[in-house]
Amino acid sequence: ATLCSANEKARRTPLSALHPVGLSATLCSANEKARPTPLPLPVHMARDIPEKPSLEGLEAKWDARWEQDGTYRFDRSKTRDQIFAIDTPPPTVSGSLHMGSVFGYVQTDAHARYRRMSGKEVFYPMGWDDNGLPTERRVQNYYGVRCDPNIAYDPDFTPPETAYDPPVQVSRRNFIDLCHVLTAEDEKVFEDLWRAIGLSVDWSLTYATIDHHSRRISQKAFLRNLARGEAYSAEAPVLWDVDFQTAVAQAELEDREKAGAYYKIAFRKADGEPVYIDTTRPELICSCVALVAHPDDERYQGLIGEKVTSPLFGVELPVVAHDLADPEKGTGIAMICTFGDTTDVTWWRELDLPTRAVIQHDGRFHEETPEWLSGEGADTYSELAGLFPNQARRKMAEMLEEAGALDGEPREITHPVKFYEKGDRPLEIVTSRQWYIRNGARDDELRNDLLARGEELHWVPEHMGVRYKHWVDGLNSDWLISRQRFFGVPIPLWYRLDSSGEPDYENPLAPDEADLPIDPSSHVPAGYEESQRGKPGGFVGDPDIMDTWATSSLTPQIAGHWDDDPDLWARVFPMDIRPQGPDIIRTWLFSTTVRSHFEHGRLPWDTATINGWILDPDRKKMSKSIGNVVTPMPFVEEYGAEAVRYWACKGRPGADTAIDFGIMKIGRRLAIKILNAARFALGFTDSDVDPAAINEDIDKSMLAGLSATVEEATKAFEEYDYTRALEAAESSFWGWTDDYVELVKARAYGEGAQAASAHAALQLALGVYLRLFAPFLPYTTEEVWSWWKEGSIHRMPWPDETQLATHTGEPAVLSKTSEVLAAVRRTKSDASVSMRAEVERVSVTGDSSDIDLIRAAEADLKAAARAASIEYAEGEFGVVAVLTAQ
RNA sequence: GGGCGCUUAGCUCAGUUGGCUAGAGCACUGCCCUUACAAGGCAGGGGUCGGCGGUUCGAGUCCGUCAGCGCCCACCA
Repeated sequence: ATLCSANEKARRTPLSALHPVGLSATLCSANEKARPTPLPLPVHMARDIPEKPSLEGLEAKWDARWEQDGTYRFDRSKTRDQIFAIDTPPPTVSGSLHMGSVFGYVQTDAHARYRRMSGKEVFYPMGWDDNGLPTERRVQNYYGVRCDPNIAYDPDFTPPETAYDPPVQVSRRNFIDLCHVLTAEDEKVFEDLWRAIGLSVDWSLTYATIDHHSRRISQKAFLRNLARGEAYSAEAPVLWDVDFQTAVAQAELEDREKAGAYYKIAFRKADGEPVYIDTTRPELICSCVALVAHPDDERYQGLIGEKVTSPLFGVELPVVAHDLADPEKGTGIAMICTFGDTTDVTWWRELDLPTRAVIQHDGRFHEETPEWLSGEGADTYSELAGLFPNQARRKMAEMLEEAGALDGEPREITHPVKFYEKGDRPLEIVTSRQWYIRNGARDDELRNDLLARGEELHWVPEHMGVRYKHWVDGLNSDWLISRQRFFGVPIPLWYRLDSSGEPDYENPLAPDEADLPIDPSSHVPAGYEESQRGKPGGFVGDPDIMDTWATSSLTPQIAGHWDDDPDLWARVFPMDIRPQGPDIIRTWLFSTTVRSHFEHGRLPWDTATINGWILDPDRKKMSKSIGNVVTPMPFVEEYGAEAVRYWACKGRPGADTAIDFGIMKIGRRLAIKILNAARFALGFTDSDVDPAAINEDIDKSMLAGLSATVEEATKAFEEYDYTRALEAAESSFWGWTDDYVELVKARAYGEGAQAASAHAALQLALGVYLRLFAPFLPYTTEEVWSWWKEGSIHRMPWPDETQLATHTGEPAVLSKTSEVLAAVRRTKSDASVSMRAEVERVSVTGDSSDIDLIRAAEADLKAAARAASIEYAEGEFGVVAVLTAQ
């Protein structure tokens, strides 16, 4: 009754308790004591095979050994056609570890291991993405500091032990130092996990997106984009996060459903007649520049071209017509503000309307009264000055109510509001100067070229390509790459200041490529002195940094050393695969395609392998906001790396997969089974047996089946379907242990040519199975290999079914004999007797070909069934076993 | 509003050009300490393939339609 009860409990433990402590209740501890000591094999055990093989400690042992031996070290003497290059996703190191951090990476690793065994030299680097806002935010929270660019550098600064509230203000340079300290720690945590789960990356190739080399490539690529006209700066309305106080790009937006309300507000015609509009943002009436209706809307046709006056502010406004005005929405006529939403931007641009901005970069309403307001309007505005939009909205609603300009009660609604994906408050739209890289949003020819690149790319699974197409089709603005932040790759430009101190943005000063990377805030453009910084007639550095994707879109160039190692670059580019998650097709995959298209005129890789989502055990998507993120290390420690890898590889390409402890347990069981089966197969001789000794029909039959398995697994891997490759090996292997091994066991314990045939067949098959499993279970297979062979299994050739061909025979001998054995087992099971129970007689009826197959394995069958005799008769296939009376 | 994916046993999932009686593992039930493995083995029960309609000699598979779930995109008035 106590069997596995501890295990059962662990399985039912709620997620919230799944911490190292919660899991540490030893699995199956009750069983530990009751287990009898294993009997030693009766034959010579000259090989170093443990009596009780175990998975414990294999990860640490082999990770150290692989590192020492350079097992996965990239051999750059190989040529492009001999190399398989992987554009590994650099994880955001400031992000938390979760099961997704192992899922996709293990799947890619399994494929990498297959390619390495099948003869390719695998270029498999790891990178760390430590740029950008996530790191900044993490540093702020971790150390309790805020960056203030106006503070001087303090060389003796040490971060506070605990985070203070309010935060400590530090200089930009001190802040960046802290970023480096923290990312180094974060990288270590990720590396420990990757090593624990056995990723076969070459750690000597590791890069970080903030390191010297990456900054150099990032700036070089940008300057080349600039020189070719693919990058440009413009003063324009941008989506703006008021907390981070930076512009954000279209790709970083997400909609969130927020509660809001429609306010029905009266504007007045010259004759005093009201014109009602519906708005969710009444606080922006002061920035209204026009009302807009659809040109075909009969209700408002007479109003087009007329003037109306805004309530409380008394501003006279034109009524204009535009197709985007939706007669079905609200009252059918809307106010255009600068800017309440992206439609406003479109109207403003296309209808050439004035700009009346009231929201500042910090999200508050300007303190000063705008120039277009006067008299009562100015008084009204003074009530809003300095407020945040949500505060201003409440104030405005009160004032409208009092003024009788509000028609009825506000109608509460829920509507989608645009947020920066990492932000906490709705985005505002402000006008500012930013850098962009063209992406086809405003250029049909480029858009079509990029769509064609998407068609060219081999997508796994295929339907993921649709997401790329939709994204490119739906682009409505160029790629905004500048960010008003501190930690990242600086935009490598300066601007001349004219005699009045105004920057000349149209003709930026660029550094020489040879001087990269540079920081324009501390380096000086050619022909200038530091003393001229900020002075009229002098220069000023661009204060911004680049978006994290502006650098990570260059991972092939960074990892392949595009700029400083043309020999390596020629060997690895274009790369073979880009493995990544589906959520970053619109960002990482697309931006990498754009950069490669511009710089190299081609795709950066042949194939994109897109993994699925990780769902929690209740099949909900894991996210930090729900609080169901599961960290992987406890699973690795408790179930073992092989178990976690097995689970990850059971998730099919692109398929969403739930965390499933049951599947991890099966993986662990498989690994243990392999150890034990290997112990049996290798236990008969202390030297290899020549495969030429294989002459028994059933041995040859087994090898024929194995050959088919190899073929199937290979085909699956070639189609990037690691799951099918695993399942092929797995189902074949269980059949092998359950039937073939049982059938030949007695013969194997004997002597002479017949025993030698079994020994040779067992060894040959084991060698094949180990290699079929090596991509999935690298530790177990390496362990067994080390009992037996020299060198790492992970550098051994992938099994080739044609090499088995000389030893194969009729596959049906084994399958038919197994059917008979199963029938005998059923008889024993029905009789509730041991499988060792003696059988007086087995009667087999079948057609002559069936009988011939079984006769070919009769001796093994009799031994395995413990049958005294086997009789045959012609007829429909059937088996009757008569148990010996006790 | 548009798009993509999913729906097969209690659970997690296979089922590749339509073809014998729909499979696996887990879970469940029974039996078995068997000289690789009791952290194991052997055997068994369990499904009208989300609903409806159509094509076909034949549909889990193809077509249409509806429903539910998940994800992505969309101009927030």
